[in-house]
Amino acid sequence: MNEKILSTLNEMQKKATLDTDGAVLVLAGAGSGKTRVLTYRIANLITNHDIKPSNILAVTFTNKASNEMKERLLKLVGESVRTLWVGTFHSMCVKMLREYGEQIGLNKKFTIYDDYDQTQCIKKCIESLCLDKKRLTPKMILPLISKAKETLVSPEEYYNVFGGADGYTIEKIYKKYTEILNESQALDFDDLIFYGVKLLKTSQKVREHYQNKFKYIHVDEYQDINQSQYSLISILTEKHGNIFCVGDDDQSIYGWRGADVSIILKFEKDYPKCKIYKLEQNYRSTKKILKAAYEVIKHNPDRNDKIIWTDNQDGVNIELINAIDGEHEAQRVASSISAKISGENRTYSDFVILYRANAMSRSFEKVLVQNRIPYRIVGGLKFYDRAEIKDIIAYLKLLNNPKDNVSLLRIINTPARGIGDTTISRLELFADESGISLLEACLRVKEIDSIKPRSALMIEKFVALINHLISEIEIFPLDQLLKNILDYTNYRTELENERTSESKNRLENIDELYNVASIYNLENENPSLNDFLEQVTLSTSLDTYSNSDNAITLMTVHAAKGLEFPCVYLVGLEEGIFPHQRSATSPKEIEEERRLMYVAMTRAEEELIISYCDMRATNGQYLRSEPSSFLSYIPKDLFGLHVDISKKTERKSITDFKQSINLKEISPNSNIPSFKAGNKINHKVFGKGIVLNCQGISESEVVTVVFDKKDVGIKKLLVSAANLEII
DNA sequence: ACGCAGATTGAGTCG
DNA sequence: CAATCTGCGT
Repeated sequence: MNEKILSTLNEMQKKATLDTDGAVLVLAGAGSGKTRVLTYRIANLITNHDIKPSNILAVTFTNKASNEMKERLLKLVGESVRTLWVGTFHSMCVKMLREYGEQIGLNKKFTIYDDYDQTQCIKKCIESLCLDKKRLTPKMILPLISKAKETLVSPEEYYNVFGGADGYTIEKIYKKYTEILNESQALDFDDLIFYGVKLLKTSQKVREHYQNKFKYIHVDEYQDINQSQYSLISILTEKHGNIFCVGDDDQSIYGWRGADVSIILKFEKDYPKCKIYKLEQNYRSTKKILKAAYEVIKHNPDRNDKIIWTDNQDGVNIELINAIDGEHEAQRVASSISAKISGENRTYSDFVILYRANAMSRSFEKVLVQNRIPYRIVGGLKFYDRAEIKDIIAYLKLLNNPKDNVSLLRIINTPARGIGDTTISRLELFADESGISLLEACLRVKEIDSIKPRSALMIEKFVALINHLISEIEIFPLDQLLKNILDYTNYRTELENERTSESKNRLENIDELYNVASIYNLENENPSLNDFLEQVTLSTSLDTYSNSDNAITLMTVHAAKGLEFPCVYLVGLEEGIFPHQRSATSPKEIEEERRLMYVAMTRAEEELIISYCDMRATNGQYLRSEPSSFLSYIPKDLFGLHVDISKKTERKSITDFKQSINLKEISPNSNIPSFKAGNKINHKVFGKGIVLNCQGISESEVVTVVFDKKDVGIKKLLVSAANLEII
């Protein structure tokens, strides 16, 4: 940390970096170099102020961000940073709980339950409480329990705090759910923070230990913090009061996960002597991109206006692509990318395709494969969510924690070994009555009279298998253990016998998991099964993402936060998609969508291309779609157009806007005689509609039409018979 | 116990 | 459209 580094910073960045004591808040606009400030500040503490790395804590929201910070710090201050705590809230809490969790009655080797495990548990709760499973689904209950945990509300307090028509029922489920997790020695993601706070609140010894240890605390993305995370940080800061937070309220996009923007906004109240620095110079984007993004965000009514500016060039215009449907959109995006690669001397890794929801990746993936354009998808159908991977992981989880009932249920009959539903429910009943885990119940299967000898034998064989594998944990390295699981259970053989492309793919995934395990074994000094599982559940595919491969990146806007790309394709800009339908209920959520839009646009360094369709297939039906209302906030001259689009443009004038752009409609097949895709038509029975596709000529000409009336939907019509009129 | 087929229902974003 | 569920037949 020397003059040379400091000289690369602007005045504000320098001030923030060198401010070492007390509470500091850095309000940093998109692309203003906040991560640099954060890392330099830590480096400065260590090299110039003699602070031990072990006295520093840095919390981020993603593993990716923390890895990046670790790497940067390693370069700046060297090996000593290994003792510095850099991590996500979740990983940090796991660390504390593994160390001192016994103080609040947790087992050291607790299992972490992911979404799937949670869903299984809730189903169980609903069943055992004999509730209406049509009305109460895991999908609706889990967010409620999440919310309770995020706000540190215990099961006993649920009804008192939240009330609600179903409040009492939810409380019962929440209680039962907690019971099941306790029995399985498992914590869900929210529990990690919940119990982390509980630990610090309950044990004075532990609290003081960490308060003394963490003399300097840093929080990245402070705007995304929720109540429980806030409590955690507040407790840790109490003693020294040295807290350094970085954030941007315009980029708060995790409200749905309990993030509370008001926390960043009340920082001054929490720490009256705090200092606030604003970073307003953007180093990332062109003037045009920044201007467009600003015009969108500035219409958020609850926002501290701040000026963001840049010395960068004006740059090129923002491009707009209008497509007929999702497939066409993907084609046009792909050809646009190809054109830029050959014409503008770009490489694949310069591009990212951003979408609102993971499901949208499919159409792009398909077209990119067809055009042999290399790509990588970040997130989406996660590796660890695939059935075969989950199966193998479930075996590992059960071996690690024999009380893990969810994992046991998953694999007790996978592959099929003759243990059916009836046998399983008898086992569960016995386990419940005796207050033991399912595996213990299996062990004592002879005592369960209702289970027939034939089934009992199968269970005994299963128990023997699991026990044998457990005995191997200490003997074999992880990768060998994995191999043994696949061998002893015939899991691999069963797949090999299937000989379908599906099973081939699954085998490949299993090999991939095997590689992950081998690499883990090599890279860790004391590898353990417990630690491996922890890494697997806490990591996402986002973490392994690197833009070193020469490939296009596809991801959600959420996943793109903190990243930047020369060319950004922002796709699916339609009402109901972006902003998302489910956010339409409240203005608050719409504003979060707006911030999301802002985040998306500010990922772009040089070029921003926005696309939308006239029609989109959802839930198996093809429906008309309107351009996103967000588009109307972007000044038309940034598109290089000469039509005035005021921000208050209504639905109708957006259509005018579209026409004014005069986009060249590319029809998928050009040998169309009387109709072409995109034609608006009228049918005397079905009414108005749009032509999707045309095949054949004259007598055999067939058009596929989507009609405006929902109950009519899509029809294939013989032109010569249908008597269609172009309108 | 298991496999199949028809029916049903449901895709928002993350750790 | 797809994954998952239900119910039936073997």
